[in-house]
Amino acid sequence: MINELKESYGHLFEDALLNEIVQVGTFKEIPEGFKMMEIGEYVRSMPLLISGVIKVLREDNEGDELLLYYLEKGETCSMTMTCCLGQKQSEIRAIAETDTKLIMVPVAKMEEWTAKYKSWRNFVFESYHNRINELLMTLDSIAFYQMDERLTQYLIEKVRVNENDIINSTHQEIAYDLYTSRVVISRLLKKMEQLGKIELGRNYLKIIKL
Amino acid sequence: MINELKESYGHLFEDALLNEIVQVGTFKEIPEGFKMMEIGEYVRSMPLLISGVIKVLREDNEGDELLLYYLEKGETCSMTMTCCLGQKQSEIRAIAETDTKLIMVPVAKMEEWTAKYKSWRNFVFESYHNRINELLMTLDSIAFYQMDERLTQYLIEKVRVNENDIINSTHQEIAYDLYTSRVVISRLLKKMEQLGKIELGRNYLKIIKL
DNA sequence: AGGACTATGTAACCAATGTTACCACATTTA
DNA sequence: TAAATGTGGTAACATTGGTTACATAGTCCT
Repeated sequence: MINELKESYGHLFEDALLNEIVQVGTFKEIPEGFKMMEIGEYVRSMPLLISGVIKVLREDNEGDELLLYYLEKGETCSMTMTCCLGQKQSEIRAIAETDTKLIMVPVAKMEEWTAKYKSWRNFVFESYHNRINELLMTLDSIAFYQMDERLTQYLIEKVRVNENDIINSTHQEIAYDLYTSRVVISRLLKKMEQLGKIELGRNYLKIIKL
Repeated sequence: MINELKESYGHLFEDALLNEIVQVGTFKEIPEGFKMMEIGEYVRSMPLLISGVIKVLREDNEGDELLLYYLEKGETCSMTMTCCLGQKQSEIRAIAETDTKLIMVPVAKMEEWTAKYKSWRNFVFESYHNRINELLMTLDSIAFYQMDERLTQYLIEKVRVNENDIINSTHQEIAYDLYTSRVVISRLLKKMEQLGKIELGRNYLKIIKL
């Protein structure tokens, strides 16, 4: 665990903090598709991502979802932090997008480290900043862009986080993430295929040039 | 200044911190409509709101705006915090919705207080939590609701922060905040008037029952 | 009063996208 | 193998909301 921790967080945290994390943290491996947090749940520990990608979703009244952003290596769930400290319920759902390795740190330590380690404070503030910026970008894309551009942005981001030009999703799954219907996505994807931007197949699509 | 500070923050901060704030902070009064922060600017101090309301806006590529949320008494701009600490540019615009009183605190102190005062840490985390939740609610309303519901929510919120059932805005101004056109707003307001929910006049509208 | 400007009302039209329906084909299951 | 299920293609249609255009009326200025 110590090696994996150092690889992802060694440049962020001083040795004393790294050691504390190793002592109190729990290493976990999470399979793709595993639901790591549910809306309304209380959370008692905070994840530090070592590898893999977690997708964070928001839900409407009918239970339909909207993708907010992805969490990656070296990041943490800012929402968790305040949920833990303030004893509040989660506002979002988190699902492992890929197989994921992470270290769970008990809440109690967070408050202590914030007082004790400058590097931890920087990490926490940086996390909040990044998360807020991701939320703003998601908001931009919904408020300011039309579905074709949102879809393109989505595909680019998906390729980036999965490090793979082939996306193994059905049109229905993409539609869920973008909070629209399968028919709309099929329509737009077909248009993109005709423009030579992607290649379509059953249960996959390949990015050619976006 | 000490009295006004205590009234808004006395229940949040211990006396030692309140005294420090008085020593290093600058009291400011801002008139309605004053632009307090612009996108792309760097910020060197952080506002603690004593009274009044600040509206926070996001902008698209063409310069059109979208209202994100209002900041009120006892709150602060979370974005400012990380912008200050990380030397980053502002992602948002902030404009005084009403006449506003606030205390500006130099950046350097923030880092110090985060280590030193538990109440300051709580305040900072609480602020982030609130701001993220406001962003999520804004995102919900754009992603999940249609314009008529967004307008109703907007009017309710506007009445709440201004503590006044009469809203002195033109249809055009409302349209800007909701990132739509004047015609659309006029159309919807007229419908609401016909349903007896509001009363319309030139440069104002009165909420009857939403 | 007359003219300029601003705010609002409204119709007609258009574009984006959501909805419904149905078909073809692939995959899985009985 | 037959049936059921999952996936994608496509047409037709409905709805929301954005756009253009123009009329009416209040306000301000001279």
